Amino acid sequence: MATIYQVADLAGVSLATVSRVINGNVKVSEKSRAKVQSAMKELGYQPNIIAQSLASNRTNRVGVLVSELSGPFFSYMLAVVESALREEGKHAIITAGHSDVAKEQEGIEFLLGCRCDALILHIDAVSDEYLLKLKERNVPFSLINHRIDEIADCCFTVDNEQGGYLAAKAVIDCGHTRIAYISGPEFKEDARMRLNGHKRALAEAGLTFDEALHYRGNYNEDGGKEGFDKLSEQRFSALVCANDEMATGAMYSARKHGLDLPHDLSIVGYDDQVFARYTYPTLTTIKNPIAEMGSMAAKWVLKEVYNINTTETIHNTFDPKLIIRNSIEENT
Amino acid sequence: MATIYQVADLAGVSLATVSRVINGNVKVSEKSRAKVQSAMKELGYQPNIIAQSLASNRTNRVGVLVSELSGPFFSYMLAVVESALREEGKHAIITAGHSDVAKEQEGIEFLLGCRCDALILHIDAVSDEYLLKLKERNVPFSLINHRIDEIADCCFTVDNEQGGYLAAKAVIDCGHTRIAYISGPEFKEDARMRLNGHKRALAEAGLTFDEALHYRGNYNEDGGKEGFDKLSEQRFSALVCANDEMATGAMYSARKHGLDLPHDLSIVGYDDQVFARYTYPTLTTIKNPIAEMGSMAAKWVLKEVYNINTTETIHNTFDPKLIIRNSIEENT
DNA sequence: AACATAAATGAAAGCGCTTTCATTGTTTGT
DNA sequence: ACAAACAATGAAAGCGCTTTCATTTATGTT
Repeated sequence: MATIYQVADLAGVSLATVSRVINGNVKVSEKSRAKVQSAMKELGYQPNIIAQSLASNRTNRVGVLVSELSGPFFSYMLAVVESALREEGKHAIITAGHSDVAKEQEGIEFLLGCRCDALILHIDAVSDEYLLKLKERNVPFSLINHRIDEIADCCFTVDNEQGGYLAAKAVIDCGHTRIAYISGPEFKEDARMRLNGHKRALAEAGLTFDEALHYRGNYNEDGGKEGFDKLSEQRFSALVCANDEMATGAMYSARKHGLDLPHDLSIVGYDDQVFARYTYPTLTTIKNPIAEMGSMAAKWVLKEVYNINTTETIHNTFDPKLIIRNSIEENT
Repeated sequence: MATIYQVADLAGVSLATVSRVINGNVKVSEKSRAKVQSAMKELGYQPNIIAQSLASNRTNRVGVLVSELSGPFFSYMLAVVESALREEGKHAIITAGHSDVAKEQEGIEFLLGCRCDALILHIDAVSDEYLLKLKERNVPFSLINHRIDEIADCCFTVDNEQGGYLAAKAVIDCGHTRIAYISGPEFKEDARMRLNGHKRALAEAGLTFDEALHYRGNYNEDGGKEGFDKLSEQRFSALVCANDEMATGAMYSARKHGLDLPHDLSIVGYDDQVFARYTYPTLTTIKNPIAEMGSMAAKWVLKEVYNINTTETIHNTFDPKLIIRNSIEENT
């Protein structure tokens, strides 16, 4: 593997000049540039990015932490982030936080240990104080799905309250009045917000939120199953679930109870996971603009850390969108 | 950030000794070790891995290329690979190949440019010659889902032929004799193998493979829809699809044609994607041991490149497994 | 043509480590 | 008690680059 010395030799210039050509940020005469470039080509020279990193104190690595590497939600975001970074020659180092305080912190320290220039974090468990301290340590990072007021400019969130509102509104608009709700775990911010939005939609329609029609789920399929089983003692014509997994679980139980879907029961999910298009009936749900958020988080890093400007302006809040499929029907 | 010099100073030893303590591969007296360790702790010292990489010519990076970052299949594999690597302090750098020759090669060159010590590749398009040349360039890599005889020891594959066989066998065992097949794109090795296995199962059961009952799909949902539409002119009681997406597409069309699933038509998929548990009826399918393959590919790298031995023995071929759900029924 | 100024270049230090090789200190055998 | 053998250590070179600062070369002005 050729080094910069050999290039300098062959081109008949000093290393400094070669380095300038490589980095292109300082003026070099046309003549020198041409000599260097042809020498580089002749030797098949490729800069050693490790040496570059050491000398420049810049690794061009961006650490990405998500809750889980698997699962459609995060993998899609990863895909977007990675390609945005790669486009600018940055490398994504990824790891998972598993929604656990210790593991998330460990993951962050791991990425820091990798000497990442910046981080892109999708955290569930770590405290705001920890993150604020991280900022104070001068670690640049952007935050997906969580907002901290003190550092709002690097937080990219979706309006979960609005999403919850839209989901409830979808069945309200179909004339449903007895609406059950299966919520997500309360320690998750998004779960709380979705529930708030749900309540707002009910209130707006003059409906009261009935705790008897509320089941606290766990975001998993079995939570949906159990939720429906519990709720089935009550009477309701529509069921809103705080995510798609629970919605499919509820569908499963509903069918077991002999209900004809969607005729006997309208169901709404949340997240628009891939499988929402494959359930029967296909699932009406709320879509998060994951791609946009991931891409924006990456752009923030590119801009703030690497001074790479895009034409696009950075914005921090994203709107969820209702995706209407066949799992809801007019109330008869 | 403390450097090795400061540690050496504080501990009253030379850098060489500190370095030896860090790496632990050379004898250091207990006394020195203790002094160094307490100095490291006092300073909160963390080795600069970039400098380590430069000096040792070892980056502890492993490049991972998969077809797509998104999608359940690959993301699950990524998760397994990443955690196996991280456990040994290696960093996964990931990128996508998008099933395209140029992009796959570009991805590989990108990872090489990152000075990865080794690669883990899940390729679709790149030629065997290219990969063999890569081996000759002394780039250590392991290959998932593709076998090249010359370098079989680093190839980790699942027996797709056997999987195709199992899928067909599942409906044959239910007494079906008129069995349609929607295959994957022929340029994909796994698609060809699955079809071969399908034919073997038919032959074994004394059934002839009827081209009129064969549709060449594209591994996408719409391929399944179109496939069923085309095939519906024929008479058959079971339909085997070369992947789950096409199976759900076919289900959709079948229902449109007024069929009652699974009573009127048994359907089998392939891959056991997450959504297979969510379709209605839930999908009988073939599960690939993705996790095992990913983990084994990572272990191979760990062993061959980093001399980290596991108790586990390396094996290269993995068996698919039939997952029986509700989409197939006895032929009546 | 002579000077002032600006542009281009090179020498050399430094980034934070690993590793070789020579040296010192410590055992062991006789 | 002394040489031989070995274990532990340190000095210093080197990994391949970036970047500062001093120097050289080119350009413009009178």
